[in-house]
Amino acid sequence: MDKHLDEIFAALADPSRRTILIMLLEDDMAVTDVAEPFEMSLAAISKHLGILMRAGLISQEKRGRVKWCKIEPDALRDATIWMQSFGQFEAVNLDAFEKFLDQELEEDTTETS
Amino acid sequence: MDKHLDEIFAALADPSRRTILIMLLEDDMAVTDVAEPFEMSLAAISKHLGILMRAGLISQEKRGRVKWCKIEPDALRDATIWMQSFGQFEAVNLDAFEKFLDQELEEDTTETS
DNA sequence: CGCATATTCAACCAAATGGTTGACGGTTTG
DNA sequence: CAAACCGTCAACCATTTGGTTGAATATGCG
Repeated sequence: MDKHLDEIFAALADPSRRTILIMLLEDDMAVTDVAEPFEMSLAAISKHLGILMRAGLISQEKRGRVKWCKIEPDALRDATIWMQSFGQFEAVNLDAFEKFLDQELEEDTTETS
Repeated sequence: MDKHLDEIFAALADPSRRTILIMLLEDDMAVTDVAEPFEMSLAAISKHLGILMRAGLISQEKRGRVKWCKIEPDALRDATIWMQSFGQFEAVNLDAFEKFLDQELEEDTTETS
């Protein structure tokens, strides 16, 4: 569950991948069309899409010889919640966040990344 | 401004660093104390703190021989906004987001990471 | 002053990342 | 069938990342 956060944040850390997500917000796209505006090889884009896939940020469906890429906005929920918690902590939402916090600390402090 | 997002998301992609942020939510801490629960060298933690610093997620202030680490929750705002935009897009908030979107596309598509 | 404490620096290492190219396997079309 | 197209795979490469250790630099304390 936290491995998942690793993958999501890592996926978002690359500007090309964020751009791809923004492009996909407008409409589903084929891999080749995603690659078109970028100055990099199709294979590179294919890799980026794989990373976005594994992070759950997009899904891919092959129809004929074309593979369609579709954004999965729900995948951002975990990460958004994690991040918002910081802002909310300064406000009032302590109770729910305390639980979240304890749980996180328990899970993570022992992992050495 | 988008380089900044790179750094923030990259900083958040490491579980040790997320744990450090969570720890700092409770209180400001000295570097040594941050390092204590982790099974890794002080130098490693020092590096992690440097990364969190450069991402703007924490600040550090040296008092005496102790360097105090303080969380900077505001730094998450940009990233939170970026992420929330995806969720909100599915809802109604199109107008403001369209602008954000166009601007992002213009800036990013030409950068090759 | 001399020693302990707090933190960083430098050099090093293994593994991961982001890119390339060329070959390959499906699918569609002429 | 053959040619073109879509996308991935494999091998390779340079750079970055996350860690180590040992020395160096402040600072505080008896």
